[in-house]
Amino acid sequence: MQITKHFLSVDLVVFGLDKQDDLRILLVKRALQPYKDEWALPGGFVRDGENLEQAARRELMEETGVRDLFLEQLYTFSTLERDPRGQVITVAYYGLVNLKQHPLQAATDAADAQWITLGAWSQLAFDHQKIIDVALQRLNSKLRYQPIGFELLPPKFTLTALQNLYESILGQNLNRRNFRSKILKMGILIQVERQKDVAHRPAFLYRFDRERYKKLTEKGFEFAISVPKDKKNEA
Amino acid sequence: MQITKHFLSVDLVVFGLDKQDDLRILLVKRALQPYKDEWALPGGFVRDGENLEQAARRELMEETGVRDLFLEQLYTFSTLERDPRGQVITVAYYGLVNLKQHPLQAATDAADAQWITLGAWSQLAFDHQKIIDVALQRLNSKLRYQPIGFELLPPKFTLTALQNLYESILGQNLNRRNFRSKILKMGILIQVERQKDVAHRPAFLYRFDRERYKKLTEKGFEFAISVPKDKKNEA
DNA sequence: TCAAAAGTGTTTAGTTTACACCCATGC
DNA sequence: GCATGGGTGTAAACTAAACACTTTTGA
Repeated sequence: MQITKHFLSVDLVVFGLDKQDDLRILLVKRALQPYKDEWALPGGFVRDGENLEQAARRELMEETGVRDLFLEQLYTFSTLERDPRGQVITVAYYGLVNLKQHPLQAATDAADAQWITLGAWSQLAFDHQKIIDVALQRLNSKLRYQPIGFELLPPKFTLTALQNLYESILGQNLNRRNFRSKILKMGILIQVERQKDVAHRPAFLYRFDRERYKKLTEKGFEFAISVPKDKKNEA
Repeated sequence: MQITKHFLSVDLVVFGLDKQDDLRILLVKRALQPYKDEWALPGGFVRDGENLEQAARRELMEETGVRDLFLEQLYTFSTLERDPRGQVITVAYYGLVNLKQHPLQAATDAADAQWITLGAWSQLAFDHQKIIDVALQRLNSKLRYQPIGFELLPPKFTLTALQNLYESILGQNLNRRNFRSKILKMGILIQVERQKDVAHRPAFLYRFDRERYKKLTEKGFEFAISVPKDKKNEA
């Protein structure tokens, strides 16, 4: 039997939070056919001699300038018709960055790279909308059971910023006092200093204590943010 | 730039429970080089014109005779050295079956297919041990948050069988009364009839009510089996 | 009548939820 | 002094955990 080879690409769904704590996704405008001039996820073909994660990081760097970020494999999409050029199997990754600390610089491959607010696009190339849907679902459920939200924040952050992040992504309001006491009781945050120059009582800044978290998980600790059951449809 | 194509395979980690409620994995003895005569996961190269899940089901059928099973994508492995023949990227799937209802019939590709108890092998071909490790982790966490355990049982089962399954896979004993009341309170099991011809008080048989579960999840219900925190190391 | 597994109720501890007021700062 | 967001305690409701004895059947 003849063993056939396949076109293999990677695509990246990179999330960031803007100043209004709205979720944005890093998109690029395609410079080439097919789907020329349409918005698409950063990504491209896997080269010989690199593994998938290397390919993903390389493509992201080339097309947007974003590097050194939290990145995890999402899912591998193989629908036959997903690319008009023929069967292209794509391994999707999702990434999380602190938007301010990852400046964009669109390069050769893509004409333009931008952080675009969720839903603020009309149509995307290929099946990229589908990929984003899967990534959003994954982000949603991961956020509740693993401390990955911190990846979207600067190293030092206020509890309010953290709560806003959760509310924005989970799509529902959380009670302030409950959220604060729950997350503080976990013992994975370190209070570092106070805010300065804000026109209200300055908040404490915290940083996520990765080491402590690792130790706690070894002892059976499980990170979890519970969301009230009834109000799944609130803002 | 030259776009290169890649070798793409699928591999399957199919779980079943034996009569002692021990977890087994479906392995095949390789008929061809490399790793000839060693145990390996069922799997093989993806063909033109089929998607990944089709390839997975086809290979499983060809090599073991097992078909019509619960199957989900696990992870895509791309380590450069994972195949001595050169870079082969493999998309792993994991499956769950009721062992008795899925008879084996090894065919052309694999010399032999067998259900082998966890850890009862010494060495596996390629990086298949690694793939199994990832599948086990996934099974563990999925079992707690999604009602996939039923896939390992016959359509009608006793609560004790269900509990044994959980204890076996989670690696820890659960309190019988708490387990029963919790799972019954969910309202996703239908009592159907009683056991017969057993040398003890006959138990009720139940079946999993998929429709009801679907409806409940739409209303915000979340399946969860909690495990006592302290005793993570019990049998 | 014995062995073997099925079945069941209640109390306690812990967690989650809901709720309202005062505090510190810049302008 | 006012607007803005920061910070806190407690009671009620719910859920999880721990626990031992009786029932039903076949052999």
